[in-house]
Amino acid sequence: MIRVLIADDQDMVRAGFRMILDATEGISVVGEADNGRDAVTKALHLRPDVCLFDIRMPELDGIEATTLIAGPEVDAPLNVVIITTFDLDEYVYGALQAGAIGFLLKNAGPEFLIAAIRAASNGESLISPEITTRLLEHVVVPHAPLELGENPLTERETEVIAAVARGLSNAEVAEELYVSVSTVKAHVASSMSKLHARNRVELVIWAYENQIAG
Amino acid sequence: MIRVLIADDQDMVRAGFRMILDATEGISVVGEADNGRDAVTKALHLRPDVCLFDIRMPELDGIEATTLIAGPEVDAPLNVVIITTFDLDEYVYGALQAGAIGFLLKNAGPEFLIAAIRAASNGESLISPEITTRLLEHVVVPHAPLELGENPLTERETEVIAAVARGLSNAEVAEELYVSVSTVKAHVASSMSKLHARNRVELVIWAYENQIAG
DNA sequence: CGTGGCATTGGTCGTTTGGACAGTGGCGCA
DNA sequence: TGCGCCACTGTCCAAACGACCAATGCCACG
Repeated sequence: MIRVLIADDQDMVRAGFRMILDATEGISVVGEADNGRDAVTKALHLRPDVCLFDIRMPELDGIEATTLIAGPEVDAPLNVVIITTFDLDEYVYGALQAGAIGFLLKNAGPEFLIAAIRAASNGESLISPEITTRLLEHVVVPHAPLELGENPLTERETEVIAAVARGLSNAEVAEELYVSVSTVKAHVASSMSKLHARNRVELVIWAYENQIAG
Repeated sequence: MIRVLIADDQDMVRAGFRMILDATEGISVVGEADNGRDAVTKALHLRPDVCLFDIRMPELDGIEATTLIAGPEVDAPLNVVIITTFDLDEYVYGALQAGAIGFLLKNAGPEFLIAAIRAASNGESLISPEITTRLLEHVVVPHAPLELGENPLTERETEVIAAVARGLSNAEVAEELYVSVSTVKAHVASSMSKLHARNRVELVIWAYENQIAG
């Protein structure tokens, strides 16, 4: 049985969610909150399998509340699904950075709500398709970069340097691009040579000043 | 009515998908292919609203086929949903780069299949939760922990980080500020701790984004 | 006067980096 | 067909980095 905590400042909305979830096999609502502070308190006390938080709430908004119970500083993070009416990029990015595992728009049907909660209880992420589309644009490598002041690097080198400029270690870059650490080192070394950079920080500076990063 | 093309080298699997989809209101299967080359031909000819491709296929695999009808070079890309048994990172990343809009594992229930096809027909992305979780780690984690705004560093630390952000090594910073290398390392370490930076590159990023450098 | 924050210095130790060299395979171009 | 560029992989090794621990002196604040 998946135990869910609902937090939303509107009584009707909470009632609707509870209705849907309690009617679903394998899911039960174990608590409700109508503001962020109460949501955090109840979450820490009840330790539900999944927290369903609205973004717009008094006291603390859903994202701040999420940070407190699922953020990077937290020891035993809870699974939080954020649900909101508004499809704003800041919300999405903020929620994910705060540690949310799911992100739903309220206009997604109840099947999505249920699927997202089931996924979240397994530590998996279901995100509304409208939003996923935009997120993917950030994932997939932006090809055809801009040529300000002529970029002497090859396409692959540019990709590697962009990753380096995000603060990743060689090992992390290797993992992200599915190549060996040796390859990453080769690209980094070749880039340093071409750009007359003495260390990776100078590469990052170059990346920032040539819009590869920043 | 959403028109779907199915491509999978196993007859039974194709039949199963057709069964599910044809039984669904608003969706009809307009074609089938049992290899990648045929899939591409039929896709270009039929121009379905959504293409449902397996990855493992003879002639051309699903990812190569996707590149040909939805890749970055293509004029009027089609919506492709990739479906596979194997949850491999290379597949996911490759498929998305190839231009796929959705990515499903075959063990996701039929509701997911239908939802993914509906989403794809609107140009939106539904991705299996197992996969989304890992994708998010690649996308969102990077500079989540960096504290933005308000400079929590002491005056001296700020000086050191500014020098670091100019590409100087610890030894060079030490020379420039007339202190020992140990001191520089101490300041750097303390700054990293305060800003939750994992290495000096993340310090440089922070410096750039907070006008200490740039 | 004690406490705490800051700047400074020292050393050890394991990890990461960067340099040098060597080799594979693919692709385009002469 | 051969040459060169690119992507990729590897090894060896030295230098740099970053974590951890320990210590001193200064100064402000209660």
